[in-house]
Parts: sequence; C-alpha cells; structure tokens
Amino acid sequence: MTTRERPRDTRARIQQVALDLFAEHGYEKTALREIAEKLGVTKAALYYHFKTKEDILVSIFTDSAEQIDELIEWARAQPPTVETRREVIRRYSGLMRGNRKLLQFMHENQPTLRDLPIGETMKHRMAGLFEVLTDDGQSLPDQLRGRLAVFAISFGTMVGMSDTKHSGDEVADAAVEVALDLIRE
Amino acid sequence: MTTRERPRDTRARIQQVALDLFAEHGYEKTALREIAEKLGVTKAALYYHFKTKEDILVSIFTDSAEQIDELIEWARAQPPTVETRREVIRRYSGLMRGNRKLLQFMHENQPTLRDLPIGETMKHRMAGLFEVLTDDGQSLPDQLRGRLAVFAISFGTMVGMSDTKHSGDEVADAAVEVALDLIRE
Amino acid sequence: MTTRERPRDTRARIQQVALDLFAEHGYEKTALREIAEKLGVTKAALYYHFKTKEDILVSIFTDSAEQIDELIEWARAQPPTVETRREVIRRYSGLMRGNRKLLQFMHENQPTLRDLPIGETMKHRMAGLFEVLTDDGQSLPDQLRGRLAVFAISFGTMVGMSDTKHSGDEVADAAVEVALDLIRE
Amino acid sequence: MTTRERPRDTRARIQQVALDLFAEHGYEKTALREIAEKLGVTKAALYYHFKTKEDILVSIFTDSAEQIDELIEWARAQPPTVETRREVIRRYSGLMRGNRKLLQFMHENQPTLRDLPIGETMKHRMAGLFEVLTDDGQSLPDQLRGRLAVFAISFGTMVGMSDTKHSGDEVADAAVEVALDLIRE
DNA sequence: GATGAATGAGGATTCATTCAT
DNA sequence: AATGAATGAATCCTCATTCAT
Repeated sequence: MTTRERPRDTRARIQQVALDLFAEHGYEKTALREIAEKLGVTKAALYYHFKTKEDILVSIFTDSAEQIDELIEWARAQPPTVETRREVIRRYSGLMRGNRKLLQFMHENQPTLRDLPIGETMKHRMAGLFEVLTDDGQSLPDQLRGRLAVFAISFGTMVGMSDTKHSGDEVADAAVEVALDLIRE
Repeated sequence: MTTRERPRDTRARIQQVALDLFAEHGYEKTALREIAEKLGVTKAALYYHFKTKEDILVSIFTDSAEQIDELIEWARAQPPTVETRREVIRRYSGLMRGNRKLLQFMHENQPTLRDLPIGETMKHRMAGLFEVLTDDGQSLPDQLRGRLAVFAISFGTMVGMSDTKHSGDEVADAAVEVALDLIRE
Repeated sequence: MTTRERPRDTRARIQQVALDLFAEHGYEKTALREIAEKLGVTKAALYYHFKTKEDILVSIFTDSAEQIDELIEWARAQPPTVETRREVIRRYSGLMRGNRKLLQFMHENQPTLRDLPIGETMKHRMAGLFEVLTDDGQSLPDQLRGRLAVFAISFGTMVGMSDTKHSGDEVADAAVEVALDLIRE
Repeated sequence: MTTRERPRDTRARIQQVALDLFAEHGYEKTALREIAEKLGVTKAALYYHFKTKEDILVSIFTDSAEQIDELIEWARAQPPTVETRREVIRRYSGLMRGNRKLLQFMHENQPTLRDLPIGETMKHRMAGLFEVLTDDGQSLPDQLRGRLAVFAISFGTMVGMSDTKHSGDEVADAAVEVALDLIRE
C-alpha cells in the first residue's frame, strides 16, 4: 500500500499556489488551469472550494487584512505621538515579512484591485494606515514622508528577494531604519 | 465639399487612448476592441498602424525612454557627487511630470512588464538610474534611500491626481523636496 | 431525547421539489444542486435515491401515467360512442386537476421529452388517448376537434393559476364544457 | 479558380439553422457549437454577428413579432364584431404558416421564454391577441373558446408536419375552420 | 488608410456523476 | 441514509490576430 497524497487542506494549498502565481504573473494572466495543474487537481476542484476566481483572491486577502485592521485600531487607541507612529511602522514591518507575496501582489496589481470590490476595501485600509501616520498639521513634505514610510517597508520587504548581496531580513531591517527616519513630528 | 474628419495622426491617437486604458485598467484587461471603439475605428485599423498589441505598448515606451537614457548618460559623465545625484532627481521629476500616465502604468503593471521584453529593458534602465544615485561604499540604509528617492518622485507625481486639497504640482514639488533629502553622502 | 427531523419519505420530497422546479424553469435549466439546496441535502443524497437526473423525471411520470393508461384501457372496453368519448374527457379532466404541475411540465418541455425515452412513452400514451377520442370516419376538422378537446382540458387546468378573476376550478369546469362541445359524432 | 461558398448572408443563415435546432432540441440543449458546425463556421463567427446566444433568439423573434403587432393594431381599429375576430383568426393563420418553426419553438419552450425578457414581450403580445378575440361580457366558456381558437391555429399548423395522411396545408385549413367555429358572439 | 468577416486558442464557469467514508 | 471531495466534459464567451477587398 502506497502512502496517499494528503487529501486534506486542499483549500489552503489552492490559496498558496494561487497567490504565488498571482504575484508572479498577475491576476489576469494567471489561468485557473495553471493553478489546478500545479496542484495536480482539476479546474472543477477549485470550484468546489471557491465560488469564483475572484473569491480565491478575496479569501487570500481576508486573513492578513485582519492583522492590519487590528494594527490600525491599536494605533487609534494610542496617543498620536511620534513614538506611536514609529511603533506602527515596526509592527507593520513585522506583519509584512510574513506576507511578502501578498505585499508584492498588492503593489503590482493596482489596476486589477481598482476594478475589484476587495480593492476598494484595501484602499480604505491603506487610507486608515496613512491617517494614523500623519496629521493635517504637518507640512506637505512631512505628510508625504509618512506615506512614503509605508512604501519604504514594502519596498524593502519585497526587494530583498532579488538582491543577492544582502539577505531579505537585512534589507527589511534597513528599510525599517529608513522608514522610522521618515516619521517626523 | 464636406468637412473631413481629420484623419491625421491616427497612430498618435491610438497611443494616447491605449496608454489611458492600459494605465486605468491594466494591459491585460484592456481589449483592443475598447481602444478601437473609443477612437471610432475598427480593430483592424489598429493593425494597420501596429503589428501587435505588444507593439503598441512598446512604441509608447520607446519615446520617453530615450529621455531617461539621456539623463543616465549625462549623470555618468558628471562627477559622482551628491550634487550630481540631486540634479538627477530634479531632472527626473521634470521628465516624469510630462508622463504621469506612463509612470502610473510602469508602477502598476509590473507582472505584465516582467513577462515582456520591454519590461527587461525598463528594468535595466531603472538599474542604471539606481546606479548613478548610489554607490557601493554607502551603508545599506543609504543605498535604500537612494532607490526610495526615485519612488518618492513617482509616488508624488502619481498621487497628485487623487488628492483634492493640493494641486498635482504642489505635491510633485513636495516629493522633490523629500527625495532630495533622501540622497545622502 | 431530541426531536428528530423527520427523515421519512425523502424520496417523495425529492420528486415534489424536482417537479416544481422542472415545471417552473424547465428540465435542462434545473440543476440538481438547486433541488438539493431547496431540500437542505447534498447532491450526493439525490444519488442515493435515484440513479440519474433522468431517473427522477421518469419516476415522477410513472405513477400518474398508470392512471391515464387505465383510462385508455377502460375506454377501449366501451362502445365507441360519443357518450363514451365525453366520459373520457370528464375523467381525464379529473385526473389532470390533481397533476397540474406535471401537466404543465408535459406541455412546456416537449423538446426535452422528445429526446428522452420517457417522451416516446408519453407520445404513445397521448396517441392512444387521441385514438379513443376520434375515428377515421370523421372529417378532418372533427378529428382535430377531438385532439383539441384534450388541449382544452390541459389549457383550462393550467391557465387557472394565472387568472385572478376566476378560480382554478371554475376555469377547469368551463374547459370541460368547451371540450365536451368539441367532441362530435 | 473554384467557386467560393457564398460568404454573404451568414447572419440570416445562422438564424435559420439556430431556429431549426432551437425548435427541434430546445434552446438550452442547443449548443452554439452545433449551430456553428452545421454552418461550417467557427463558434466565434456567431459572435461576430450576434452578441450572445440570447441575442440570436431575440433577433429571430423580432421580425415576425412585428407582423403580429400589426395584426393586433389593425384589429383594434376595427369594430369589435364577430366578423372582425374571424378575420383576425384567418390572418393569424396566414402569418403562422410562414413561421411554423418559430411557432413550434414558442409553444414548446415556455420555461425558457419565461426566464428571458423576450418571453415577457411575447406574453404581452399574446395577451393583446386574446384581448381582441374576446370581451368581458362573454361567458367564461366563450372566453376560453376565444383563447383556444388561437391554440387551434397553432396546433393545426404545427401538427401538419408529423401527420402523413394529410398535407400541412390541409390540416392548417381544417384548423382555421375549427378555430372560426370557436369564435362566438 | 481602413473595414468586414472570420478564426483558433483559450478563458471562467457549471453540470451530472462517482466513490470512499 | 447521506456527505465531502473531486472529475471530465461541456458550456458560453472573449481575445488577439489575419486577410481579402
């Protein structure tokens, strides 16, 4: 008797493979056929676990989105000091390191997200993040710096992969340093 | 004699409409049918002016790419001082303001570009830009700052549109200020 | 001890729900999923009770078909008088009032039935009915009248539902009157 | 040089073949692939001429529907006498003889039509026809007779095909006789 | 300088059906 | 008596591309 391929957690495996391909080739260019083939199942199997292609994407976002929401909530409960904002940056970096692929997808598939309801949701979330990182009393450049800090984290976290000289975490750490420096009074 | 619809410069009009749609909805999701409809011509007409869909995209990039190449060439001919780098930032900002849509497209369609020859070309170009903005002697955070400066320009130039309180140019100017500040010794 | 959901007669409930949906949306457009959902069971459950989708349909027909067969047999055993034919009409009307949905299905899904063995069976049955209601000695219009009498019953029985001014039975009674009038020497 | 297959009137040929198949096997069961194959073209060719499968159906209805509308309009402009109604029946029969397949489709695909906008349209049309053939002063059986007269025409026109002893037109003529007899004061 | 008609490849989705549990 | 997971075949439809005119 041969050991059977574990028939469990197919749902989770679909999400993983899908995210990989969505991040690499883009949502539109990724055919469900590819996902299915890579998993050794039929296209129809995907439809057993998810209602639509979009649903796969949404399900991927939903989980990690919660974490960001919690971070924003936490920040709102704190005094709006520079130190709070710096802590937000640090925690955001921590969150993103575990979600590199999703991060990449978010940054590189804006047109897709713009046309999807989930995109609107993410847009609101990012707006919330920007809100806790800046305030209207700041100069325009400083407000830009606050927003750029978020991008610094993203950029550092994503770029790590393609750079051979430095490890992913080294780059991500450097990104935090740069980002913290962008948060001004 | 009836007044003729000016049939002039159809080629250029195709490029304009195409870029608009590519930037808004993404390259993959934009059908040639849409471009044709928006122009009031047939799909086949597009094929009179361009060999393929990809060719439309490439032709759009080619022109403005030259400007960047020239900027890089110019920078390489200068002494690698901070002031040179700052001037590169300033000139890059100037270039980009005239190419907002293309800039948006470049940032938001990475997966598409990754799969296309033109993407490889652009990647090299950006690498060149990074090269003149940083050097190996710098600390990792400072190298990141150099790269981030480019993104600051992009971000500032693109974001301008969706922000009501500040004009596009105000934001772009602020972005230059932030970017210049990111260029270190 | 908790009160059990009555698991009784699932088979019959499937037939009921299926007939409702088949009649309303047509056999082809009715998915087994819909039937299952409406019953609160799984598709697979349907397959415990019936071998195929077609089998559900056949099982629905089989029961009430017997009654028609008996009516035809009875008619054949009587003298072929006008009065016999009128009695057939009356009895047929009685039969159909208890099977409105099935009647509707039969009339509105001819293409489906034509492609299914059960359709051939029903066709023979109707031919038998026509046979006892007409004879070759009649004029062509009178033969048509005999056949039309059957449709008058069907029409009257089915239409009753959508007409608010008159009750279903009033219309069905009127249909009998019209049908009887169509049976000629 | 060989004589080319006439590349013209593809649109009309699609409608013809489609109606044949829709009438024979039903709308749902008829795959666009079948229509295309029967015509020796690609599925995509159908989509050049029609926007959707439903659109093919609608386009088929639209033409002959006009004729019925005109008939109803004409009837409404006449005095509501028995003779007017009888003339409506005669003209309706004439109309239907040229549209046997469409007539068959209408009668045998009610569930499909019920779910389609075009079905609602046809329902209104038939209601209009019934309106000019009956009036509220009549007894219920006589109102039913008026409606049944329409079905007599349909039935007679359609049945002709499957009956070998009598020609289609003989049966249709008989149907008119029966139908006229169903129109009462 | 452009169109009308068509193709071939491929997309997402749905369905009836199966089978081990 | 019924489910959970999956399949294979089919569906409608869209797209980039071609080519004779």
